[in-house]
Parts: sequence; C-alpha cells; structure tokens
Amino acid sequence: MNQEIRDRYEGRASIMKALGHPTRLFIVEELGRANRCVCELTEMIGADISTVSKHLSILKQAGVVDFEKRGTQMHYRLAAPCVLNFFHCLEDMVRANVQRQLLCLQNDAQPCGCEVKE
Amino acid sequence: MNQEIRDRYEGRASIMKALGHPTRLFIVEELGRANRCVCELTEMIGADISTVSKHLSILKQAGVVDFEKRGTQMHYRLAAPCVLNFFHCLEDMVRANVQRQLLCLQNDAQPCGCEVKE
DNA sequence: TCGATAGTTGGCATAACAACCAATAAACAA
DNA sequence: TTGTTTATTGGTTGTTATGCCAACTATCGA
Repeated sequence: MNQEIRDRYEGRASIMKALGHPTRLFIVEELGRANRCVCELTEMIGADISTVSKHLSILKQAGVVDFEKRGTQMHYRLAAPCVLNFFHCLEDMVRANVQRQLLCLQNDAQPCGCEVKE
Repeated sequence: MNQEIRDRYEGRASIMKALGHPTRLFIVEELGRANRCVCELTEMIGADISTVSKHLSILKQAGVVDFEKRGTQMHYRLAAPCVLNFFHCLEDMVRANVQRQLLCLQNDAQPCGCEVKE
C-alpha cells in the first residue's frame, strides 16, 4: 500500500473515526431528526458543554455536520445526510454480534473468537 | 443520555471505530473483492504481519469479518457486506471536504472553520 | 455599560490505540 | 523428529483521544 493509496484511505478513515464515538453517533442521529443548538444537545447528552462542543468540532472537521450562527446560539445541522443510511447496517451488525456471543456462551467447549478478555 | 441509551450507541460506535483506520478500511474493501489470507493482506499492506493480524482481530471482534482455517492459513472474508455501501457516501464526503478546503484557501479573509491547525 | 447566556479554546490527567519485535502455537513437508 | 511457513499474542514505546475545568469571546437584554 503506497503513500497515494494510503492517503486515499486516510481521508475516508478519518470520517469513520469521527463517527466512532457513542456521543457523536447520538448527535448525528439527533440532527437527522432536527437541527439543534449546542445547548440543546448538551442538555440531551448530559456532559459538559465544552465536551459537546469538541465533539461537534470533530464532526464539523469531518464534514458530517455544519453550523449557522443565530444570535448567541450555534445551530448545527447534518451536512452529509447519507451517513444516516449507515445506521440500518450497524443495527443489523449489533444484533448479529449479540447472537454470536450468545451462541459462544452456549457451547463454550470450543472457542469461537468472541470470548470476553479479562 | 442515560446508561441504556448510551450502551445502545456504544455498540454501534465500536463498529464505526473498528472501521476508523485506513488499513482496516483497505482490508474491508479488499475483502469485498475477494477472500484473502493474512499473508496476502500483509503483502498488500506492507506492514508487519502481527500488525495486520491485530487489525483483523479488531474487525473480527466488531463482526465485520470472519475467518476460516485452511491448513496453516487463515482465510478471512467479509461477514457484513453491508459496510461496502458506506464507501459511496464516504467518497462523496471526501470530495466535499476537499472542495470546502479549496474554497477556504481562496477567500481566507473570513475564517470558515477548515483552517489547518499548526 | 454591565451582567447573563452560549460557545469555543487551552491545559491537563488519564485512558486507549498503533506498530514493532520477540515469543509462541499449529500445520505440514522433508 | 526437525525445520519452515503462517498466524496470534505479549510486551514496550510513542502517539492520540477523551473529558473536565478554567479562561476567554460574542451576543443581547436591562
């Protein structure tokens, strides 16, 4: 994998990385329903406003969200609604993972690679 | 965001996080074309085989890939082909991000939030 | 002008991640 | 049995991410 190809994947991976956090995924799904200001999101999430602001700036940097200033408030919106299409696949995978872990617990005689590490 | 909802997003986010690395994204796209053993992927990627093996175990843990032992080789395959659908959206976003950065460089009089930090 | 509200940024401590090397295990050929 | 190939795991080191607090900026109402 040379530098050029690596850069190609770097750009995509940084977007996926931006989506790889529960709080940020929550923000994305919420903005899929309605535009929100930082204060509303902070209220829903229950973290420090500076923490939420930093999550939003990571999403902004990745091009997932965009914002608009209105008075003292910053109104965020989804800039790339196509990411909402990821959720269906993600939910299927979460379900499959749970299923796999259950199967693994049932016949734990033979290891199946889904053991919980200690 | 209570614990239950947080857990819900945690499961999805860990899958996105697993995809949030250039090497792992490369592996996913390559496995979308054909099943591969670790040695083939290592050859393509050009990293230590232990590094590639660890990337694969992260993808396995997330339920993105699966493997099958054949002699001394481990043959990996895509367990969740739906992730291939992510790429189109990712590429659109990368293009949009590049476009945005170009615009930003052109009229750098007013900051637009895409400045490169030093 | 002064104070209150809304957000962003810097700093810091802690935690998680990444990549290599070394050691080990499994399959198989000689 | 011994050596080779393939792959995983442990250990180490350096980098990056996370979340809070504190400091600061901007807008707006009194």
